[in-house]
Amino acid sequence: MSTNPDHKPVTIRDVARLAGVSPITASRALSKSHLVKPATRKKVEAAANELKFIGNSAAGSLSNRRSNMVGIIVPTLSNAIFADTIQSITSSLMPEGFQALVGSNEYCLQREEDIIRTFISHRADALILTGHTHTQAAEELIAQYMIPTVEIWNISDKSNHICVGMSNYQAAFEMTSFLISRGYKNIGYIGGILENNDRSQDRMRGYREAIESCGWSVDPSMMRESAYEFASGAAAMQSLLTKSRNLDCVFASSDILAFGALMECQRNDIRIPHDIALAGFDNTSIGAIHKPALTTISVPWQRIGLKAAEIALRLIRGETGINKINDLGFDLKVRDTA
Amino acid sequence: MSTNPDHKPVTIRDVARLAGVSPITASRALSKSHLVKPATRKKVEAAANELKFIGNSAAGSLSNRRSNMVGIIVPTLSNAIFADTIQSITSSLMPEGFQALVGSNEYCLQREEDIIRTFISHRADALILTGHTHTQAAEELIAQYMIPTVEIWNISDKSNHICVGMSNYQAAFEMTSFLISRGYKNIGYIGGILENNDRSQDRMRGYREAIESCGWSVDPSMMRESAYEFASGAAAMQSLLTKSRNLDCVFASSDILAFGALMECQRNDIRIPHDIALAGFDNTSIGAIHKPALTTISVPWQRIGLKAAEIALRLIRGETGINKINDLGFDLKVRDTA
DNA sequence: TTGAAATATGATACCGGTATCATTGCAAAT
DNA sequence: ATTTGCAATGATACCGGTATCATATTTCAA
Repeated sequence: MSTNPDHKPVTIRDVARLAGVSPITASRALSKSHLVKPATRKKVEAAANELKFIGNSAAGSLSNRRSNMVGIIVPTLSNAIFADTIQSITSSLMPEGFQALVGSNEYCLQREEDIIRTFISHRADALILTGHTHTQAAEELIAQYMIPTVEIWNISDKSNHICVGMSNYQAAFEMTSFLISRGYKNIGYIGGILENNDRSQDRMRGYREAIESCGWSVDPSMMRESAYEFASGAAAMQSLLTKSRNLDCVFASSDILAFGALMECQRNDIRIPHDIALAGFDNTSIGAIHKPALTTISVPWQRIGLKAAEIALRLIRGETGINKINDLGFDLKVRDTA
Repeated sequence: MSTNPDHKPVTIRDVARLAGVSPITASRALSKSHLVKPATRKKVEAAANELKFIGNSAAGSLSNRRSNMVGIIVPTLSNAIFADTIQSITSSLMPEGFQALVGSNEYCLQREEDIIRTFISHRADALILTGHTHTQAAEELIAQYMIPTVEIWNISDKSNHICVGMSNYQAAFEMTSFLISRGYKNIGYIGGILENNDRSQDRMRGYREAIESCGWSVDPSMMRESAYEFASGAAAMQSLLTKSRNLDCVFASSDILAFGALMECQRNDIRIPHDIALAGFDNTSIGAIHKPALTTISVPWQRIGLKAAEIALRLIRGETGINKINDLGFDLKVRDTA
């Protein structure tokens, strides 16, 4: 802990000197080892080991114009699904020698732009962003600095970038259709905040269009917009219960909201699914283990992360012929609550 | 998306040329603006703006030997409390111009060491690690490269580093004592994996010593070690239920495990707290909203993140006189389940 | 008006790697 | 023996900022 002001960190030149070779040879021995004689490589490795040399990647990236970093932006980390995706992205990146830069924009596009600016200042080799909605300035920066960019979570042919995910619209449509097919007539909807959130918007659109495709009309009083928290889901449910007498089913656009709604029902001695059926979205582990188990949409978060990381690396390597839209699908998990 | 091979990113020299000043003046105008005339600063800012200049922080950190990055390692992101802490650390860091490097070691010390090595290669200005347990090599690297390091989550006077957290031992002790004071006689324990995990170890120690301080003896058959998942908590509960006839209370060392245990009880029509009382640890939002609400230990995760970030920044700035142990305390939340 | 101090700007070098091109050494080919 | 060609290594320069020290300009006191 004592700050030694004239401490000099070990450099490649120190390693080279100890190994009795030139700095470039040392550099090559440690990175592009096929260019040096095995004996030389061993000498250099021994020297590096001896000195506990750890290369300065700032110097490296300045020289070879590759930072070996990938920037990832999610709306929030306080949400298992985003955290899981980051986990799967980072663990795909690490064995390839890439470091993840993680940022969360708290559902704010301006903050996303700021984070992108930071990532560019670190010369991230690629970006992985959530969704299609970004500020104009952010898009311009990405274009100007030519950062390969992958969008995760939702798919759309309107996006400028390669995207990896599933159709939130289609999933919500199918879930709603399924609920209708089960005979529910008055299906409420608790959705996430719509502003700047294409996922929420698409899920709501799926709900609406499924209703309409039956020839029914969508009743706005059956719909609630809610922050992404248990408590907000509970509040939305309470509101639905008081305003809609004949409610027989609720589709919540995420398991968190569904769970909040479920708690609210328990509090009011409303039996699920007997009195009111319930469906969620995301397939979180709570929903799966809870009794009654939550009917929901299972989304391959982990595979999305893997695929996004894979594509980011391929873009960095300059590969071409990568599909613009990568639909990884979803699963309708019919369980107890509907 | 079209790769323009001879694209040159904007450099400070471009900005300087456009502003009609030297590169160093431009550099100063953008970072240490008090050293240039306001008029010059405006000219440079206009030029930088015009060109959408974003400085290359690799070059910057190579020169001034500061990366403006802080490395953070948590066991996993698939856990709300760690994700929340990272969130609070990163949002404290960002306004100060620092970028967080996030890594998760999946409860593996060797992987932690690898991540530390990566962080050092990026010349992180400080590290924030979880807990006190690290490999010998990791400690040596931290010492050799003199990286200011903060440990979060647990406090101990045995650690080499500054730590910010609360006493997991004391919290578990108090919870167990509380359960005893409520008249429970056969208190089971479901703890996390102990290996290389000082938090789990300390919590278990708290449980044991509270039992012993009543003159009772600890019954190993009442204790389970469990992975950090709902399902494992449920399995541990099932095992306790079959092996211990007279079980009247269970203390789970995390809310996730408690929740799994609770689900298992519901499955077996065991009423909580009537038949068996239950307590958790962590105060997650599920436990708070669930009915019955979970009795648990509330830990100030967010304040821990804030404080850790604050201390990391002070260490980077070379401040001294920072407390080695920063105990942020905990709260025993008595709710429905015990 | 002069000169000293303070302020503002500039020239140069350097951070620590590696790209690039040059050189050396050596085996195989002529 | 000489040339050719490739493998291995090295010298130099450069990536894009900024530290450092030097120089120019302004300010203000005497």
